[in-house]
Amino acid sequence: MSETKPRKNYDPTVLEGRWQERWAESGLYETDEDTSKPKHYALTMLPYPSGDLHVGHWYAMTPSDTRARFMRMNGYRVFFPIGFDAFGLPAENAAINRGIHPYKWTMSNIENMRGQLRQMGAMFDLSAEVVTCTPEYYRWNQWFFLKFFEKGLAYRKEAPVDWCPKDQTTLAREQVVGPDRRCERCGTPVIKKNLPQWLFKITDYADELLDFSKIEWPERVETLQRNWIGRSEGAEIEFEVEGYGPIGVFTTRPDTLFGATFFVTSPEHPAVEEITTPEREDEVRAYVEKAARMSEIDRTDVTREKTGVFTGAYAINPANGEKIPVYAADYVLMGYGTGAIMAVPGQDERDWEFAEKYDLPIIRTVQPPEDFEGKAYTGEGPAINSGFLDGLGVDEAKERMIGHLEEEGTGRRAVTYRLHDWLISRQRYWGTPIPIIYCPEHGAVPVPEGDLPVRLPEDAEFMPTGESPLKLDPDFYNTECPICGGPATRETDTMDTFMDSSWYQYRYLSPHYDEGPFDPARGEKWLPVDQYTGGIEHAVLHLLYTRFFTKVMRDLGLVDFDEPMRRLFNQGIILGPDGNRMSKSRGNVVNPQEFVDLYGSDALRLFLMFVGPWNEGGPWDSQGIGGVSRFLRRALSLVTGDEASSAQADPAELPRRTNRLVKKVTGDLGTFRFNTSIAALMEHTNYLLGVKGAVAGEEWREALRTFVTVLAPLAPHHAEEMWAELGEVGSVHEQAWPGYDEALIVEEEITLVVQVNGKVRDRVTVPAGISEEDAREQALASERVRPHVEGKQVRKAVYVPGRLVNLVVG
RNA sequence: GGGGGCGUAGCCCAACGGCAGAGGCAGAGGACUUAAAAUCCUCACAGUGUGGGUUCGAAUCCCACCGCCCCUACCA
Repeated sequence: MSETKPRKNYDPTVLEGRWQERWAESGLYETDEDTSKPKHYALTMLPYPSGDLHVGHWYAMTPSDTRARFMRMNGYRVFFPIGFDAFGLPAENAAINRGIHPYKWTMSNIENMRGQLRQMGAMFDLSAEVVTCTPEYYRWNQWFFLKFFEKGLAYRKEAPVDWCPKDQTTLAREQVVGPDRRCERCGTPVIKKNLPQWLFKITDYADELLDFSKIEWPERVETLQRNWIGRSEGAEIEFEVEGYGPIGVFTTRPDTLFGATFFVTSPEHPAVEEITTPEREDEVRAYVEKAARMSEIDRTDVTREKTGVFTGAYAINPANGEKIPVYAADYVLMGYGTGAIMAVPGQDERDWEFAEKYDLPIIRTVQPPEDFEGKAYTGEGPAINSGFLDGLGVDEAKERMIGHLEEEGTGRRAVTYRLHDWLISRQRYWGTPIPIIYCPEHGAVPVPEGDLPVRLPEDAEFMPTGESPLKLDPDFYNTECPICGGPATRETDTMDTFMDSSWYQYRYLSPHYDEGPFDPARGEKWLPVDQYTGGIEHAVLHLLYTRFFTKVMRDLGLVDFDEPMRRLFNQGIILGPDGNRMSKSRGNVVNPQEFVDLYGSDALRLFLMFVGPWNEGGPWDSQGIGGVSRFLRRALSLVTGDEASSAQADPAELPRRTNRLVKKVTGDLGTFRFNTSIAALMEHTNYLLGVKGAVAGEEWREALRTFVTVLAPLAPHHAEEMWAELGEVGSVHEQAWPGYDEALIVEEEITLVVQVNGKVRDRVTVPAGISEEDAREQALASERVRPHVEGKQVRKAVYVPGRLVNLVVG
């Protein structure tokens, strides 16, 4: 008859390929639209089509798939789509380096990855696929842009970009290399240049984005977003600068105004040039130029000694009328607050440091405690040297000062955010064209909705020539003004790719819908996303932008909820065998294909889930995958032969162990603890092999059915194979998740641990329902316990039901 | 500088405040084999980074320190 022991010709890739084919034929993973079931929208972050699925993709996607399968078996209709985040710089670089067109490069990568995704055997609904670089998709990026524009949420402003003066092009952050900031391509030192760019007013939603009450996201992500938004309350105060006019500063410490002994502007501050006195001009100009050349990293290196330059100008402290010198210094950033500060060395460490270096006066305005030994004092204390504030605590002094400033008209209460508006312009080819037309008459005119999409010309010359690629394409560039019909030109910037990923979860619902970004009827059925999974690295950009987008969509009447994803889980990172992050330069990159070919995709996915808790990541172990592969073969051997194994186990335990398994796996999959559910399945398999042949007929079959059912979300191909081997009809993936009977899990007899003063002295077997009194009696009766208690008084006996008795003696 | 995470067997990891071990890898012995691989069976191995504290009882809670990792950083 059939072979016992694992089949000699076990070939997981054949087995898996067969089921993948059948699943595709039967449409097993077409989305269940049965609205009598509760919905579950499961989403894993969409990959960039770099060419191949790497281990990181497997690590992100397969546990997410397991969880989606688990929900499906639990009676939910599940929508689990996948797509490609297909615009972006790598395609353009590949084009430049290898002369392949970005479209071709991207599409052939996608084709390749589609095959690999099929091989993964996940339950993705491939009919819902979205590719963001298709006009069908990016048309709606443009549509959103127009809506944002209408609402006043899109605006144009000069903003600095990294610019290579030789190539005459803007550079992305990663294209600026080395400590002296050179162009990656030609080695020319990069400069900052102001260009008009498009921005989205995400800051309008800053306060709402600080509200996380409607989502269950990891605390960590909330904290990161909160810090990123960086709301600070304080005041904006005007300082009159002699011969110039008022310059505003933002401060969180208006109470310390009397201690402002100098004034500092950022080197980029527009006032610097005007206020600088002729005799200081050379020095100031040199300083400003040097600051402009310095990288962000150097600028913000805290350990660096502070530098600055006196402009020759003076400002008037509005609190006391004192004349204070105005410096330009690069520790003040143009991008925060007003780009200028009042320096209060007595209460600010940075200002203290600067004051010491440039020998500027220091006045304490908060009385430090007597034992205070530091320099600047930032703590609580009564105000001193502060006129009408003297004696007040910090909070009250702040209030009083704000009131005073408002009365005088020299300042007001203000809130500042670290969060900036979202700069969406990119001076690149491979992205969504921004749908704006510049008319000499009418200025920036939005492309009429009916004219969308503004197509990205496919034959554009994208090689670096020193001009924005789209500018060189006359068919694209030259157009007519939608208002007057006169000659006009198109915007040649394209959009940030974060735009694509801000709303892709909506497009999945109806990827070919052409009357809106998504079909509202589909949205009604599926939105919002119930469970999102992805890496923590997207905590602040992508995950903030998509929240912003959803809020704007709500205000546009497109959706009726406030948050895009109810729950979020952040998986960790799968590391190389050496325990380091995988990277080409380290040479520790693992190619999943190699292991899929050898062990199959079930083994690979099981291994990745078995490594450790999903949120922690862990090192790759090429031998570890052999272990899970063995497990799969052993599991398979349960149904493919009838010889008993030589291991021995107690058949009477079968119902208890089966129920216990179901409970364990149910709980673990519900909470993303894949590693422990796999361990439980392994343990159970070992047990089943130990009783194989000793349990008869229907009881055995039933036990196997249950086992295979709970194995299914984790190892879908092997479970399906086993299901078929058992002679069951249909797919195991359509089975209902089994329940369990708590009563059957309870053991009849338990091992009661007997401790004396917390040390284990004996273990006795007792009936499970033993009373506290009996348990104590049993404990005292123990031969091994007696010597430790004899002659002493038992002061206390702690009883933990079903576990132990601890006798406290002394 | 700030925030977070993690330190348990040779390795990856389990353990509602209650017997430190569920599972796997590697290791040893045995079975099968002409032999090897594969497979099967069996076995051994740590007292939980260090030092305090709370508790009848601490890997688990609290404090400090050490080590590793991640994020963030002159935000006024």
